[in-house]
Amino acid sequence: MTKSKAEQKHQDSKSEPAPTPAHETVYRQLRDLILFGELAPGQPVTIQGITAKLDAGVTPVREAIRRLTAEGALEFQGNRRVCVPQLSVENVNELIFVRQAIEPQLASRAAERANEQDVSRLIDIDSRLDQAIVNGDVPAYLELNYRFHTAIYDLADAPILQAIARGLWLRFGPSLRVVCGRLGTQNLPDQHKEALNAMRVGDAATAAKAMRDDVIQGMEQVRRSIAG
Amino acid sequence: MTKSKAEQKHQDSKSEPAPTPAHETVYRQLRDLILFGELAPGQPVTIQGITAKLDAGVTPVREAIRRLTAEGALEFQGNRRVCVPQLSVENVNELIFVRQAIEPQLASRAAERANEQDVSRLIDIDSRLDQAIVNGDVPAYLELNYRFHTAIYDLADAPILQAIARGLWLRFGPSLRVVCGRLGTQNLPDQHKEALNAMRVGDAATAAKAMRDDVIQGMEQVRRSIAG
DNA sequence: CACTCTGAAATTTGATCATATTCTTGGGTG
DNA sequence: CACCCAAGAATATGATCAAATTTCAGAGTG
Repeated sequence: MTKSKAEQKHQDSKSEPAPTPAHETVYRQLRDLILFGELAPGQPVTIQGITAKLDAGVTPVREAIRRLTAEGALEFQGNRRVCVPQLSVENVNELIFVRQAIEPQLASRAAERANEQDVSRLIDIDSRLDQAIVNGDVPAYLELNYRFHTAIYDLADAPILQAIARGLWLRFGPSLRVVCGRLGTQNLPDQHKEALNAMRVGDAATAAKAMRDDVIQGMEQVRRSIAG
Repeated sequence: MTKSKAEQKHQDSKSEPAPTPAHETVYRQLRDLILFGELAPGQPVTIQGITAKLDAGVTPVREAIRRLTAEGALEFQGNRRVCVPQLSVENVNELIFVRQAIEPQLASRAAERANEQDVSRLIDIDSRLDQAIVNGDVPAYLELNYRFHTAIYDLADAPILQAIARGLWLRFGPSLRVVCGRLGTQNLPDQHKEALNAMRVGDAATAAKAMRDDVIQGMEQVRRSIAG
């Protein structure tokens, strides 16, 4: 309590409520652009293009691109250019393997730790997700599906597993968007209800199985789309 | 063939054969410092300290630190400082879970793809590894063990699995070094021989099992060291 | 005469550095 | 003990240099 004096003084004298560094905000904006935005697989990403689009300096953009490249969301295009990666069928198989290994574990741990309020929040996200499917609102579907899964990661209390799972999402996010853009939100079944029921009663094994089915179901959609 | 005239002229006039960017070399040096060098868990990493140690500019160092932070090799220490993470027992349990899920798969794929020459190279690394153990040469052991595993990753032809496995190594590398620095190279059994025999005959399942045992054995060492 | 292919200038983009600004921290003072 | 101030460290900007792609003109060919 007492150590916040300095902050308060600064905020009083300068009224700056923005302690978040520029490279962090640029990173989030660029990440969301990759996950939900207009950056499609194969599309080149230039520093100057991003500085213009996000109205940011060169350095923060460079650092955000480095970070996303390290996470697999972008890839080096041979000679110092970067672009959004295009997944091969083999890549999708790898992603399926890792996701079905990791996400059930995250769901299991989340089921053991979630209280009623946590589950209510998940149900709220899921109901809005269903609404987006009914409305055919692809962008809302993509974001809410992402938020549903990452909310479970948050509950699992497993920072390393969470970091890996979020990294995977950055890899298949653009392709998932392409799939939904092509097929719409129809034929997008999920196992969210089963997972939520299991989590409400703390049934970790069933939650894990539901998550596994959900992951495989969703990734199969991506694989089919890429295969032809 | 003909379009390389411009390159040739440039190389003639300036004779610069260094196409590797500075941030890339700094990244590798800093990564090796984390994996094999003097950067221990909990140790703070400052930009200016690295620029002085590696005789590099500020910008390349910044980018290397960003990249390593994204990979989990470094972590933000609250207010814009970074340090080498200190693993908790829970962290180690997560690492064990992911490694035992992923590395057997990499070994299995490597066993299916490796030819005689590939296996010879692995045997060469492993024999030098044994030599380092006999000699009690901890730095050589650490580097050769790393090279043994990453050489298998290379053979697996699975870029995403490989990226994740290498990222995990960056997380437990410093702690592994602490363990070996405390216990020496005695009592460091591994399953490398079993894995190599299986790979020579293309027995993917046995290679996977050997790798799984090897990973669990090594990580248990780390867990015990941290727990007590 | 149209077409293509070559080769080099021009533009675009990335990499690096020097510098200014802002923030954190540790020590000194009322 | 609280407050303030100075030193040090990180962030961010803009300029400068290097590299690569693109464009375009002209010669050679069918």
